[in-house]
Amino acid sequence: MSEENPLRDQILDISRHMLFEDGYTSLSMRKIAKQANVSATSIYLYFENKDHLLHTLIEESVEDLSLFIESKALPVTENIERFKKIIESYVDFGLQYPEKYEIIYKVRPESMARYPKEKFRKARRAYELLVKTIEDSVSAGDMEVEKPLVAAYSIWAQLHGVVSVVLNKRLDSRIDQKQFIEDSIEHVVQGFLVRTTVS
Amino acid sequence: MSEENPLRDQILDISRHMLFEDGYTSLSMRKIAKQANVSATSIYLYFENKDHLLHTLIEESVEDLSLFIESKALPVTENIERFKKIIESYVDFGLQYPEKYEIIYKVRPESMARYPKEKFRKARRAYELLVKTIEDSVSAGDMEVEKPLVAAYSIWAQLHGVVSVVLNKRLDSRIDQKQFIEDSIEHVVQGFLVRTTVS
Amino acid sequence: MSEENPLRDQILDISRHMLFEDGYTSLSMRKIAKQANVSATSIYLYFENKDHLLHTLIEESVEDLSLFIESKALPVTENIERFKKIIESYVDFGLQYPEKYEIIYKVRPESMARYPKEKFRKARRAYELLVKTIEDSVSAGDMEVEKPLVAAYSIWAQLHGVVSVVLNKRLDSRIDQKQFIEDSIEHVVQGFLVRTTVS
Amino acid sequence: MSEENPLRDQILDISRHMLFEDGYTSLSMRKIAKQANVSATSIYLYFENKDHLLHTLIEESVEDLSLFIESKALPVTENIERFKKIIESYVDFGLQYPEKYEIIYKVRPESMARYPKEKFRKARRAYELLVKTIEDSVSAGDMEVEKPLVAAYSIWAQLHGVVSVVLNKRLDSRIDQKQFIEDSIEHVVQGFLVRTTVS
DNA sequence: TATGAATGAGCGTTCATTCAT
DNA sequence: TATGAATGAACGCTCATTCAT
Repeated sequence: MSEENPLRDQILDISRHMLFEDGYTSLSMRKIAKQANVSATSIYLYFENKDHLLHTLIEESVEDLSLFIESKALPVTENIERFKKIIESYVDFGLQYPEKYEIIYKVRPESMARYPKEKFRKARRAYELLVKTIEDSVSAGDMEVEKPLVAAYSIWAQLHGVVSVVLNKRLDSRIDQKQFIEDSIEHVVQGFLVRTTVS
Repeated sequence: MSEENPLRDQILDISRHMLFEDGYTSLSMRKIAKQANVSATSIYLYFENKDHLLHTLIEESVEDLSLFIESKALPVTENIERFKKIIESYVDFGLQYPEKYEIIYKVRPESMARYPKEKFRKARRAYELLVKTIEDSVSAGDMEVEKPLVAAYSIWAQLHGVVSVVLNKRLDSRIDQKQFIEDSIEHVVQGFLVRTTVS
Repeated sequence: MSEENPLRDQILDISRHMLFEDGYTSLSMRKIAKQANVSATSIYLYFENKDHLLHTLIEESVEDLSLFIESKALPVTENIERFKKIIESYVDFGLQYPEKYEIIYKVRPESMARYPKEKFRKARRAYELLVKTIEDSVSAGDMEVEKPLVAAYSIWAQLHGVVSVVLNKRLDSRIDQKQFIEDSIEHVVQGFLVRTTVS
Repeated sequence: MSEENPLRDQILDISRHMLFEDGYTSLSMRKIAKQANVSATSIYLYFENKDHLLHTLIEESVEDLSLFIESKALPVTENIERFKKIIESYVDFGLQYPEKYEIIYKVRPESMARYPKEKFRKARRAYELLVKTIEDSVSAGDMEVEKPLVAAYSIWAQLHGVVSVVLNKRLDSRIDQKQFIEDSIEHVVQGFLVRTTVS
């Protein structure tokens, strides 16, 4: 996967940054090449075409997201704590690596229609971890959730909404960002621990 | 506002659809024209330029979303019920009018920089209703929320995440869409009613 | 020639002004129409097409130039004085009616290739007056010029160069415009009166 | 400056010719490309945009005019002779290289507004030589001119008028071109040598 | 491994003009 | 006398990509 080539990596870095800064529309092979101080042709030595470049970017971001969450959550063995850690680290990743985070969701659908479906499977590693953690919690009697699959996806979606709002700077100017994030996480988590807490 | 011109409306419809299907990047005046079976020049008889066309689309969608939510939620007078209705109708709008819903969020960075700021105010009408409803609920002792502003925004964000996942067809194939939506709404709502329920 | 129609005249005025201010390239039927507060189509009621409009403009300017010079020079009966008057009034016309003056020379060659040759004849009326005046002066022994035709044309050309420099604002900033004009006229005239003066 | 590229040179040649034949308005990147039998895109490999192409053309013409006059006039050391030589070579350049000559004056208002001011300085080299020559002549007592600056500019303007008439083929058909030029030069020169001649 | 030269397709936009009313 | 609707052609320019070296 990592072919250990400096120019290749530089192209990916530049592309990722340009994508984040100026959006998909302004991303062009020429501009990437210019910023990398190489000819546009050179990019084709490492990436078959623009689509492949983008797909590599997505793949890489998805992998990093999974690794990040795993590195934070796997060490935690207690069920509820791991559950919280996954949620927390998902948001953290989005805020710490906005360029990578955005790629996962932003590029669509102009080029994603051509993104090989099987790659999506891999993207689910972190999600599967969340599912498993919920299931474990339920098995251990730490949580009451009827459909872990659905719950996990719902959490995923809600977190994505929260992170997106922040990254897109759509937050109401009267709202403190840090508080918004904390409250939102709290809210998402609370929605699941409720009955447990009550009992 | 509605100048009652069939071609103008057709252009808006086609644009909205193309935007939804292929994304902002592949939206072109020429393609719109071709699909409307008119010359590209004709579009300029109804819209000053591409930006104006897009802004018209956004404005229209934003207005429709507000109207939709208001028409569903305003008739409901009980606080908590109205609160639920707003949430429910927001999601409903997204699912019933996906093309309009997506425009509100999708067009952004490229052309939105030029979208007149004052128009954004109008976009907040539904959001302000949510804030007010939460405040009313708190005043009436129906809900315990410290920061209604933050809460409303957080709900907004989470709902957007949920709707997005569905519209982008990113839902796990093992998950039933209807259930996902119901559970998600339930979850978002529940996160707020918790303490009330408990008491 | 003058069909006495106010809109027709307004179109000519606007065109003349736009031509002068922004050059031929920016002259468009649309813009003329917009400034006249009529539809673009309306222009075609008075002018067959853009070329005809331009040709009308040229014709009119040429006519005005002739009339202007004649009105100034014909009353003067003394040969040399009339000679000077023609020269002087040519320059005066250029400075007083720059918009009309420029049209005569500026529009070329993009649309002039299609300007009917016979119209050029009429343009020569003032020039023919100059030729005749020189010939009269020579006959009367007031001037010594071998080829009045050539002389007249040469004067014409030189004066045009002088007027052009001023109208195009190409004058060296260190040079006073009024002095430049006076000296230039003096110079052109002097070149012909020389031998007379000497004798 | 001369990067020795055949296509680049061909583009310049074609542009220069088209500019001369059809005027600035009808000069288009596409037409140039078509005539050079290359794609329009190719032009952009050698010129950043249309303005740059035009500016290159102007620069080149201005430089050539200066070089031409200098090469003819500098070898001549006697003041009056050099004075005549400058005038003569200016006209000669216009007649020998009409395409280059016209560019200097024709391109103007549309694109010249964006022509870098400092480049104009260089354009004055030949004019400054004329000024200096007049000054030298006056110092040496060979000529009586009160304002060399004004005189030089006036000569410049008159010569331009003469050359323009010829190049624009506006010459009266009854007039022999060669004689027109000779007489005009004679006339311009004579206007200045007058008092000298008389004394 | 890298490039320079070249291209066809497409973009948003403006234009002069036509036609039915 | 006047217009609104419509168009085909053209414009400057950018793009992803190819090919020979």
